[in-house]
Amino acid sequence: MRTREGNKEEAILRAAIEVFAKHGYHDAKMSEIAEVAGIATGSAYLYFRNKESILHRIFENLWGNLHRQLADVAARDDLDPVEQLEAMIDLLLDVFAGNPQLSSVIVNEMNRLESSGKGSFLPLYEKSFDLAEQVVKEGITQGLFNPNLDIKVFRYFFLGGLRHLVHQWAKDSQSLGLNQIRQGVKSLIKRGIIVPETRMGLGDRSDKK
Amino acid sequence: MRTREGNKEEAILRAAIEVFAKHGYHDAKMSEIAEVAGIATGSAYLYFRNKESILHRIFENLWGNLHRQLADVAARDDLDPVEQLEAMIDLLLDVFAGNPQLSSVIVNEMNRLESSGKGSFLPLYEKSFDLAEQVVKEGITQGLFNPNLDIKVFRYFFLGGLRHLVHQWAKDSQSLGLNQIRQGVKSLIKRGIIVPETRMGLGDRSDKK
Amino acid sequence: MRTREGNKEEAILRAAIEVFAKHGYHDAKMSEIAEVAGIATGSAYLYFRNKESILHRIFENLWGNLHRQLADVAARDDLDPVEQLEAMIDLLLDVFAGNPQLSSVIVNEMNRLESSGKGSFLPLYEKSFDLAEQVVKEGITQGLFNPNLDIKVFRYFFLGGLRHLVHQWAKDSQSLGLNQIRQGVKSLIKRGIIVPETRMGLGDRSDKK
Amino acid sequence: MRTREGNKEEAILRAAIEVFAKHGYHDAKMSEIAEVAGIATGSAYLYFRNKESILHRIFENLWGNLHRQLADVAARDDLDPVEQLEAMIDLLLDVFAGNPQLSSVIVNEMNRLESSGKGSFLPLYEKSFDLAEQVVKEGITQGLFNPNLDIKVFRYFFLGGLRHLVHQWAKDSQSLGLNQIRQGVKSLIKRGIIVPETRMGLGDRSDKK
DNA sequence: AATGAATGAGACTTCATTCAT
DNA sequence: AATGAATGAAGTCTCATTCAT
Repeated sequence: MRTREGNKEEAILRAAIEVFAKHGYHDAKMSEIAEVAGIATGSAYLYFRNKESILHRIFENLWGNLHRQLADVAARDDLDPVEQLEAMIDLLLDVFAGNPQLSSVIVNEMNRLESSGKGSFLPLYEKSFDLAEQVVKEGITQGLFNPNLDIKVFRYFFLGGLRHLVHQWAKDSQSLGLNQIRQGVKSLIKRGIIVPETRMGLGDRSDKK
Repeated sequence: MRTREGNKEEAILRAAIEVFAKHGYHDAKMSEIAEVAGIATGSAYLYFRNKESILHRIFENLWGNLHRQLADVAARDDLDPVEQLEAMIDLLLDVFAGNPQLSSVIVNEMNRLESSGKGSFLPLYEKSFDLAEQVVKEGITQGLFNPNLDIKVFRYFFLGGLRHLVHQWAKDSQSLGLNQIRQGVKSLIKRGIIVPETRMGLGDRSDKK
Repeated sequence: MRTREGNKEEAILRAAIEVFAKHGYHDAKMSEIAEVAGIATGSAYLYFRNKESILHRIFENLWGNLHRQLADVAARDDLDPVEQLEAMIDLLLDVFAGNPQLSSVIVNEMNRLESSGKGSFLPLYEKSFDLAEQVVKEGITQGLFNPNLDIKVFRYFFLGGLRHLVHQWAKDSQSLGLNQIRQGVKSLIKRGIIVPETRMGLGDRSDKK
Repeated sequence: MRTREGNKEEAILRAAIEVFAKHGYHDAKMSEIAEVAGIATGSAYLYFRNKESILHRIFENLWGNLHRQLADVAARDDLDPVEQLEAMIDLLLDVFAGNPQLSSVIVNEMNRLESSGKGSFLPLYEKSFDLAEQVVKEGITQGLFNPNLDIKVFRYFFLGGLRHLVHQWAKDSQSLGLNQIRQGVKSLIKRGIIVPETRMGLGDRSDKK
């Protein structure tokens, strides 16, 4: 028999990420994915039921890893909530840092997959952000985070902001570096953008509106 | 006044927003758009060159309006940068508030269009955020905003965060209200999430990294 | 608009019968059916959901007609059961006589459709033969038909026999004429094949087995 | 003795009959046949040139056996034509009785194979029915069978009728027993369905038409 | 001989766009 | 301008057959 030389499944996933990133999921052709993977078109179907399941697998792999690592961070006793949140930011950025094309695919197709409700990765995705939410809640309890923080708004704002930054970086990693993002985001989250002296007053005014 | 034609074009755009929001651009059928618009399939092509140009027109209309209004805010002498930024946030949220389906379309298709580089609205889009950037820069100059702020990171983080919040709101406006978003975002931007007392120390530590 | 010139649906059905007869349902290509019908391949799908539904429509049309006519015969008071049965045989043969290709399709695909259980024509098909069964039963009651007749066996034997004859005729109408079939079947049904004098004895012997 | 090879070939044929019966020839997959046969997909091609040749072999085996046995019956001096015909009917039914799935395959695919003209079994198939025809002719000569019998019509009617009965039995052997078929067919052939007293008159009338 | 992964031709079907009326 | 039937290009997926091991 012809044995599997190399890991075809892995090769298909790599190729799919490349092609999805280049054309977007809908305009990506199975024949091109197969070509990039170095196999015949039909062979892709030995490893994946159909085109959609390739996309799903990409997300499953990503969120499977990410959730595991985020859970590790959330479980660490040696870090306070602030440090845990920073570690989570680093984690997310590190994952994307290694693969700009993957970042593009994730960012571009996430919304549609989320809305479709399909994809076995969705529970892990939700749980990942639940973990972050827990950290924030714990931070509030410990008096480290702003007690008036709207956790829901923060969650979505934070996720969307990070995602868009990664997207920009994936498009042009020259003009926007990952470490720049890393520092900037941490600073934004912690301080906001207003200088300390001014902030209290402004905050009050804003709250009164 | 070309009332009839104007109305049809408007009807097609409205219908397209509805159908794009429901199925996504790729899975939206011209025949369904025409049906919703109350015209024959072929008639849509009297008003738009093709399917893609309908999408482009939607974006052009949105960013045309938005840019004009943002420019107005940027031009106001009676507001300081902090107030201008708040006004811009309100503006963005107000636009989306009136049309959740439009919000869905914008959020879901923006990335792809941006990456494709096509679309005459892109310059307006860029300029819109340049305006916001100017306000922030001015705020820094006036000593109102954090001088260490990474404007680029802030720009993308802020846009992405807002977008994702709107997206969530468009999906389920019950569990996440627009005013909640409005307050939450302003608070986040201004304060970050760390309580004042704690922040300085943490901020220092973080900055030293 | 481009109006329907001629009856495209009818043309497709005619073409499908021709192509199904030539290659069999499975090896018939939609592109060839469309070509024979004088339309573009995609146009066939304006009239039929898919390939299978074309086949179903052919059967529906046939059995719809046939059932209606058989019901008319069954309702006639001026004919005794023997004459009704003969009229039914004539009916079946007349339908096929006009269209050998239709006969081929019916004969070749009937079994598979029947087994699949799909096809809205199946109830009519069953009812058609119920009608014939009623005639036979009435014949027995009136003492015209052999009271020992196994109606179920007769029903399937008769149908299968007629079908196969039609099939042979469809393949080669030269060497086996429809009128020949007509007479032969009627004679077979009425007399069997054994000469009268001999029959009683043989029949007895057979019955005793 | 090539036991291993012989067994595999046999296993493939058995498996093919099972799978052909379940899905029909066209929808039967070589991989499923191989799986049922307990071999690898590719191994099937060591024993059969392709899928079609498996079907052909099934028919060759059947008609080879059948023809040999029918020839034996035809050669028996101790039976008169009536008895020979009955024996032939028993023979056909006995073959099918042992294997409903084989019956299904034969009944469903026979027409197509016959029409295609391919298959080395076709001569044997023809000869088998020539044998039956000879018996009938001999019966006529001896004055046992109806001299006006249209042999050709009888041949196809008889074959088709028997085939359809077997098909029904293969689908549902509960509601239609083989012995019921056996008796019913013999009775039909010999007597027809009209009662003796009535028949002469009706027959005359019919013949005059 | 046996394997079963790999191949790739080919068909169905969809739908943006065209065009005769 | 309006229609909507007609077009036909193109992509996904299947599966009989091959072939390297």
